Amino acid sequence: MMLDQAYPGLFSTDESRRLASMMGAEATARPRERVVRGGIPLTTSLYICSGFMGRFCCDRLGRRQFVALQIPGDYVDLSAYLLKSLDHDIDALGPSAYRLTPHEHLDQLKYRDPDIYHKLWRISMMDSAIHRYWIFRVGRLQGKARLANLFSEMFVRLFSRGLAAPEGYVLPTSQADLAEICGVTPVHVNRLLAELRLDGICTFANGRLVIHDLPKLFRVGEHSRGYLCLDPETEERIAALIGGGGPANTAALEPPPRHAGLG
Amino acid sequence: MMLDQAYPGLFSTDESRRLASMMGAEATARPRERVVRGGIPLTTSLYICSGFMGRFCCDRLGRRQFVALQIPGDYVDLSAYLLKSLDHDIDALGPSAYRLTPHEHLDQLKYRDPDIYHKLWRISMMDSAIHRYWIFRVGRLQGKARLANLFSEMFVRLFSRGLAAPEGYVLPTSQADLAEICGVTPVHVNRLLAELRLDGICTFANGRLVIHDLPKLFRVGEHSRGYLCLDPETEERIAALIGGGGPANTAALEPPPRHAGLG
DNA sequence: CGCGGAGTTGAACGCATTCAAGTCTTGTGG
DNA sequence: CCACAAGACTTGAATGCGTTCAACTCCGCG
Repeated sequence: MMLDQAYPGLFSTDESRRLASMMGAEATARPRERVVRGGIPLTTSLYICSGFMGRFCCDRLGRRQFVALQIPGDYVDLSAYLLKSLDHDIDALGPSAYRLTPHEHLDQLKYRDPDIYHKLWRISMMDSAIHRYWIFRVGRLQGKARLANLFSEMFVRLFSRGLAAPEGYVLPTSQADLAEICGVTPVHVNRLLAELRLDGICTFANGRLVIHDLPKLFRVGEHSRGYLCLDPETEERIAALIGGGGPANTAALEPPPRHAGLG
Repeated sequence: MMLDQAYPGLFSTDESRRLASMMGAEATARPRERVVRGGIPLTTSLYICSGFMGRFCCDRLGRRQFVALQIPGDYVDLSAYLLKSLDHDIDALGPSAYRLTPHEHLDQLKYRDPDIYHKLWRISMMDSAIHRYWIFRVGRLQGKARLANLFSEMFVRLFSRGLAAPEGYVLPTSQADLAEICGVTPVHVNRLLAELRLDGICTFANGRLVIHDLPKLFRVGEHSRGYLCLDPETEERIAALIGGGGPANTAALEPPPRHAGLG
């Protein structure tokens, strides 16, 4: 997958080619392979050609918390270009292929092609928006909604790259991975998945989500896709698919008014 | 507060002045005032001169989940420059002062001063790292650790700007705000604060945290400050203060090995 | 004085965890 | 080809952390 395909309406074919020409040869990772280790100086940034990767932190007992799920077409660790190392690790989920861009090439863009540079900043901000929404998900939603919300997000992100159909999509995670993404225990994920199945919403098995009722999935997950920055065409196609499944934008949801405050 | 002060070692005095010259006049916000509304086209980005602000999303019942806490010296919504609107709202917590930078001025930097442009991208990535850590906090830590972890983070961030002492610092939030930050109920925050107090760790009251045992605070909060990108001098001062209170970097914590995986 | 928000405390409930035992599938070696 | 091991998944039962509902105190302010 090239960048113009991954971000329709953002990169031109020419820009996409230029960026691709800066990347090294395609490398592959096996399932569960550590792709980037945190805390180590980095001189390259990683672009996912195919496959899925997960970014995670660990608590003091070594239990993982995923902080991002990256899909084909994602520029995964642009933050490494800016911060020179990562504060977390990156693992491949299923078999993956990726290409590395040396930071010195990105530095050249800074002077020679400020507009592409700007767009790279932009996609890093799109990732940032996804991070924020993940905080909301694990902070405010409870079990079933968390899973449904995650499945909703992944549907939108994958669909916009032609990697999901209204009937379902491939998500190469185990139930234990889903638990580490949603901040619950594997046992509980198992029960929640059973509930979603019995509710006639979706069935997750063998690294594949089968969707039975897309609007209901979005409703139960309380998902608003505003943060995903869809191009207008994709936005329209998705709105048509999920109908009244969820508001396009969280901003529609107002917090209850409060008075006073701490002086 | 100017940018060279807020990010020691990053911006030169000259760069800081240039950025300040691009900002509009200082405006003020009262406690609980909405400063930026999500979903609306924006043409400026906000820099906090003094005071605290919170960024939050709402669930369908209008309950808030904070996704960031911004302190004096933060360039709050650079993401608005890239994405042209926010997916969330921003409220002042206590009384605040801020200045707005028109996006067209940032656009000029893109061509005329790529290095400053790069540094703005960098600080937006530092925010992104904080977002990731917040996912970890609400996803993996339980009540008491969540609060302690938050207090630890705020200590480091404020201390690095001269706004916190080892004895404590001002944090103009109510217990209800802390609840919306940590993803728990206000009642529970109250009980957790009591526990932290009885443990001899810290006392939070009247928008002020009094720290009784800084190393213990970091230990109980399982806080690793690696993600905060401290300049070497600050890093050293903080390391001296908290001693064995917590690892500098999460990368030291390894996930348990797993085999196989989903093909 | 009385109102309202913030904070405090108690008791009952419930979602999610934990521990445990089991099934199913897959890959490996005899 | 079958036996076995290992991991993923499933299910039950007990526990507990955090929620919910409720009542009450404290304090600043009009």
